[in-house]
This record gives sequence, C-alpha cells and structure tokens, in this order.
Amino acid sequence: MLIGEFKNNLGEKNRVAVPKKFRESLGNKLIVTHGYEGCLIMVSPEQWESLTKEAASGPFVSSSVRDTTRFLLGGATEVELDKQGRFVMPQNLVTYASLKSEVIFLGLGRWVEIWDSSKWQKRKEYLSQNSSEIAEKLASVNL
Amino acid sequence: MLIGEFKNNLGEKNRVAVPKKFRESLGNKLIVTHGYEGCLIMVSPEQWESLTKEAASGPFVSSSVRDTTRFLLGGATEVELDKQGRFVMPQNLVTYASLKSEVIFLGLGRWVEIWDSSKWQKRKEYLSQNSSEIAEKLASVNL
DNA sequence: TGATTAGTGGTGAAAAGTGGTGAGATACTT
DNA sequence: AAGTATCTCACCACTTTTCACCACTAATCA
Repeated sequence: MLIGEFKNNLGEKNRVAVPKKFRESLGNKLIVTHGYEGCLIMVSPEQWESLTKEAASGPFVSSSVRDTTRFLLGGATEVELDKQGRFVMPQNLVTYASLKSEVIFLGLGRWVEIWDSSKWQKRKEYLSQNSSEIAEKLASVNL
Repeated sequence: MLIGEFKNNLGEKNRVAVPKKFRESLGNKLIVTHGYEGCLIMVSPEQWESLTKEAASGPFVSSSVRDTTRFLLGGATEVELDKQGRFVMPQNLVTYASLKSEVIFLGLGRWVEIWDSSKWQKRKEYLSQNSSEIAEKLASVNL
C-alpha cells in the first residue's frame, strides 16, 4: 500500500528519485501524467490500464472525449527507473506542475501524487483548516 | 500504446521526424490527414481502417457523414519514413494546420495528433483551466 | 560511531534528430 | 525526341540530447 509523504530533489537534468518505499509497489516501469489541482499522478502499468480503458475508448468524433484524451494520454509518459531508482521528468510535466527543485511524493493507496513542494504546503494548510467541512461534503457524496 | 508529448522541427523542405517512441507502434508506412481543432492526425494503416469506419458510422444525418468522410479522406496522404524516421509533410496539410518550424506530436492511444507548437500551447492552457470537468469524468473511473 | 542504505552529481557512450548532397525521376522546352 | 532544368528522395555525416553507469554524500539505524 502506497502511503506517506516524501521529499526528493529534482536535479538540473529534471531527474528525480522515486522514494524507496514506493518502488516495490510501483515496479520498475511506471506511468506519470497530469493530475488534479496542478499535481501529477504516478501509477503502475496495471493501474494505468484500468484508468485509460474507459477514458480513452470513447467515440472519436466527440470533442470532449478528444480533450479528455489529450489531457490524460497526451500528458502521459512511461518512464523506467535507473539503477538508483530515478527517472527523467519530461519538460511538459515539469511545466504543468510548476516543479522547482523540491518535489513531494504523496502515497495515496493505489497511486502516488507528485507535487511542487510550496504548492503542496499551501494545499496542506487549506486541508487542515477545512478538513471538517471537506469531510461533510464527502459524507454527502454517494460512494 | 501511443502516449506522450514530443516536439520536433519541420525543416525547410517540410521534412519532419516522427518521435522514436511512436515509430514501432505506427510502423514505417502511415497516414496523415486533417484533424479537428486545427490539428493533424497520424495513424497506422490498420487504425486508419477502423478510424474511417467509426467516423462514418456515427449518429449523424447522412450529409454530415459525407462531409466527415470528405474531411478525413480528402486530406489524407500515405507517407513513408526514411532511414532517419522522417517524412515530407504535404503542403496542403502544412497550410491547414498552420505548421511553423516547431511541431508537436501528441500520442493519444490509438492515434497521434500533430500540432503547431503555439496552437497546442493555447489549447493546453484551455485544457488545464477546464481540467475540473475532465476530473469529473476521471472521477467515475475506478482506480 | 561505524556500517548500511537512500539519494545526488557527474560523465562518457550511444542514440535520436537535423542539415546537406548527389543520383534518379519528372517535367519542361525547343 | 533529346537535351536541359527542376524536383524528389534516399542516404551520409554531423550535432545534440539522452541514458546507463560510476562514484560520492547524506541520512538512518543499531
């Protein structure tokens, strides 16, 4: 199970190490793509499979399907870790998530989110201040 | 599976290289034609088959089907890659997509879109700003 | 505090991308 | 129809980028 918060550095060559704790669950090959609220998502190939099965199989002629596909698949990259457990973050994803040198890896059960450190800091404040209201909202959602 | 965003250059002779990652999936001969939102589409001959079938069988009145067919088939060219993985982009497609020197290749699962760099930049902004709607769609997917 | 492991920086070989050129094909002119 | 000019394309050579590995530093734990 992927849990915990880890901070690693993005080198000048956009290289970053996946936290050791995540490596065995995620495997050596994994997929990174756009996430919500300006973060990135990192999943194993199996998870990726189920994620794209529905999203990418819509009718070609629908414009919303096209845009969803562009966002999800166009922003994705399959990366392979080197011996040190690192990979090169593609420039378009660095830009999208406005990654600086400090990068946060967030284990969320079955997937991992990647945040720019300062962005995550703000989000975390927001979360701790509004957690009860967020919980209320969640309670009203049909799961 | 065709995923990711790549940037290559269109030389003075309208020559452009297909990103290496796409070449094995697409093969050596492939088809380029008009796409929606001012981009181009690139597919393997097999995918071309199913793509045209799909577009022509949509829930449309017959004149739309005809026009869609004209749109897709009328602009289509079969191109072959040279040893360096490049091909010559026909002038009519360069004009249609207003391609300058910087060209974006976007992997979208079963096909590839080709964009003029600045055009894609704008589209991407739009997509990022409307990603909440996209997120809604993703939320329905079981991770 | 010393051993072990995770994370970071650097570098050289290999590969991907780009520019150029000459042979062959096509078209054009006389 | 022959010669000439133009265009196209396939290959060669160069440049730039990428990646896999080595070595080092920082952090962790007993």
